[in-house]
Amino acid sequence: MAHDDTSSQRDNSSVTLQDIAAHAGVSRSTVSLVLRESPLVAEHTRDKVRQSIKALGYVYNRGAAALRSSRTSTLGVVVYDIANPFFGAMVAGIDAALNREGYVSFLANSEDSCERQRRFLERMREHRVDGILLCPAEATDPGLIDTLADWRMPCIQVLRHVGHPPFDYAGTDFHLGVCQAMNHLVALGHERIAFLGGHAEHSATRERWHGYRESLSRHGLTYQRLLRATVTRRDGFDLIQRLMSETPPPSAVVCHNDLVAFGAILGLKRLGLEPGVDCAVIGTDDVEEAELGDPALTSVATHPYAIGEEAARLALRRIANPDGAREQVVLSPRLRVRQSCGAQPRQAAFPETPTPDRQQYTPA
Amino acid sequence: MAHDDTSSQRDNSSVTLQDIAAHAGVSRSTVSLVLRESPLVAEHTRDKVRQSIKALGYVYNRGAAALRSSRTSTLGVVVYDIANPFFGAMVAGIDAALNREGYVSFLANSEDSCERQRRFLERMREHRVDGILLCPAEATDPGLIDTLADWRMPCIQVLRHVGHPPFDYAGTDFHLGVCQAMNHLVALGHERIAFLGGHAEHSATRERWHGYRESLSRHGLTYQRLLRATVTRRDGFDLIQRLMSETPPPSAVVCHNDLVAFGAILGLKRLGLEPGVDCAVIGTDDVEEAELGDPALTSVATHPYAIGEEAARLALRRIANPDGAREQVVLSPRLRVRQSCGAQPRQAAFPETPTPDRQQYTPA
DNA sequence: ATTGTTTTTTGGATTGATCCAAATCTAGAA
DNA sequence: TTCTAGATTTGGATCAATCCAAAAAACAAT
Repeated sequence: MAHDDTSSQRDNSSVTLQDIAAHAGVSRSTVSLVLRESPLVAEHTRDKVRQSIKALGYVYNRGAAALRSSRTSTLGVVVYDIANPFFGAMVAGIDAALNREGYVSFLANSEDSCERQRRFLERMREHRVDGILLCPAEATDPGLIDTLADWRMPCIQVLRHVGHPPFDYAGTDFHLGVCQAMNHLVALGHERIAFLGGHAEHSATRERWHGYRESLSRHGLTYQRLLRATVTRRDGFDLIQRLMSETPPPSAVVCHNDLVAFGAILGLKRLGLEPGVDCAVIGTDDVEEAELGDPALTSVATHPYAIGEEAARLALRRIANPDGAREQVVLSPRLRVRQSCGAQPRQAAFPETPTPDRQQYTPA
Repeated sequence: MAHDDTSSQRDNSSVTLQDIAAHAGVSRSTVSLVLRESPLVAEHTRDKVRQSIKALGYVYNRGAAALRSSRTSTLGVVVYDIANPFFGAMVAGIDAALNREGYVSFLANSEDSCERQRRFLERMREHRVDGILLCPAEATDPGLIDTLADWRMPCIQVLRHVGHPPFDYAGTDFHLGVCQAMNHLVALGHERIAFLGGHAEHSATRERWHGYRESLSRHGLTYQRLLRATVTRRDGFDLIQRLMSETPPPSAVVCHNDLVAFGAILGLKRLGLEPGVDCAVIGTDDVEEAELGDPALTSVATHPYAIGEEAARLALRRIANPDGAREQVVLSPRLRVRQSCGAQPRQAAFPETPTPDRQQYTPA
């Protein structure tokens, strides 16, 4: 039996400030001040109170504190696909940043459903969270952001944004990312480059498409194939097969995310073609699995962990200063060249970099 | 400007039960009963109150309610690696099950650090969560479970368990999973089968190892190689190379999880060997990426989404009935045969099953 | 000893709901 | 009409903290 009663408190944990106060021979208010590390309390008193707190096994009741002070030290986080490794990393970043400040977060998975998203946001309001990190579901009504503002609820949009500026936002420069991929392919001599995936419903897609079109015209390329679609592996698999049967077929494709790229690679193999040789493939996100494929996937690293950290920090800033100027934190992505774009020889080697996406990014 | 004042409430959201009561011409208590859908209230009164609630734009204050009722409709969830796709899926399952019951969850990532785990659990106690879903960090002191019991905090262990029965637990039958993999390999004619990865610090590893050893003796195999290690891709990569240089080398390996298996496949390629032909590889978890590899990874599916759902449901049951008999929900895993074990021809095809791990499991 | 500052401490009000025992209002029976 | 059982409704106490203005204590200067 592994535990013994180190602290000698009674059975139930209903020890309150009042009890501590009585035990230490001071008032409720003084104990409260000690708990909040107020400098008003004399050293000597502080010690006495601390001892009583320990002796009685007191547990701070944040609910009660929140009721009076209307600060819950709590945040709501909404993502649209927590099962996607990208969001796993992002949530880890959020968690790390919040943890440092004593905050905790509610997490919900909207599955890109506006209805689920709305329900969760309402629940968060009832829980009086101090703020919300929102990766808006596709087709989110731009008015939602105004509604949150009406609620006086600090809201940081992440990765995608809807509504009109100014709003708080943390994300990555998708436009730049696509340009990096395009530049690389052009430098390798490609002239027929297609873009796979995305709806037009949100900023993250528009930015990518804009980068694609702009790159085409900057390099004077006339071949243009932009295939709209959802962004699953299945889509990549189907789209690439359709595309390769056209005349002429593309010599390279840039994909909305790594999932689409994985699907595209599989599709090429199905056709008996060699990815990176018969058609170059570049993904977006650089999820950990990218380096494991065969061929390893060239991808635009979007640093989810860092985005999570930045978003959380921005939220804390906004909570501390609700009426401050809105901020947009846009990180710069970075192209990670591997085999699937044909630039490197195919050889199975374990990648050198330990955890590439934690530190290597540049705020724009 | 997308929003207009549909509901005509004033600027600030400090509408309380008192205000509703005044507006509807009833008492605070009655309004409270209406909000909680009590059958005590007359139909006619209920309608009147509902109208006032809508008219004034009232927002329920769960914090205040929790203070009096000591029910927060809130759960704490601790995982040790949220960036792992397995946990992404599991969290999605938890979220879905809780959402149906109006619960929300705090999520924290212990990163397998007992210190972080402890801090989070204490914070959850301060927030008065109704219960906790805990995937214990490695080397968690078994006394922790007793401590939580002292706190009278319902705690469901997930995936791993520490301490002595009885305790609440939701997970998968790792022992059976390894046996399935071993049986399959033996049926294919393998006689030299190694096991890669795992520490002895927790149940999930012990169960796997037990399955490995038991299978060996049941099939009368004398070759035995069980390599302890952490469970990253890097480990799989290193271990397989060490193993293949022995005389004789194994003809097949079963891996602690899919990450180790991915590493092993990469390691074999590095040696110029063909996974599935020169050495069969089987993973555990069947993460979505398993089917994408080349060769596609044969893996023991452990149904993370389903485990998450079951764990959450068990938690809700325990909260409703704190002194009921402890339960252990153990799902049966299922071997998904692909190319890496050499049983199927290598051919790139998009897998048929849409989302294999949501429904196909059997409670043991 | 008196006064004026500065440092600590304090009790009462407040936050917004729920709980509970008692009050009030039905409708049917005597 | 009166009584009573059952259905509704209610006000005061309570949950456990924070806020705030004012009191008390400590200290320095006159």
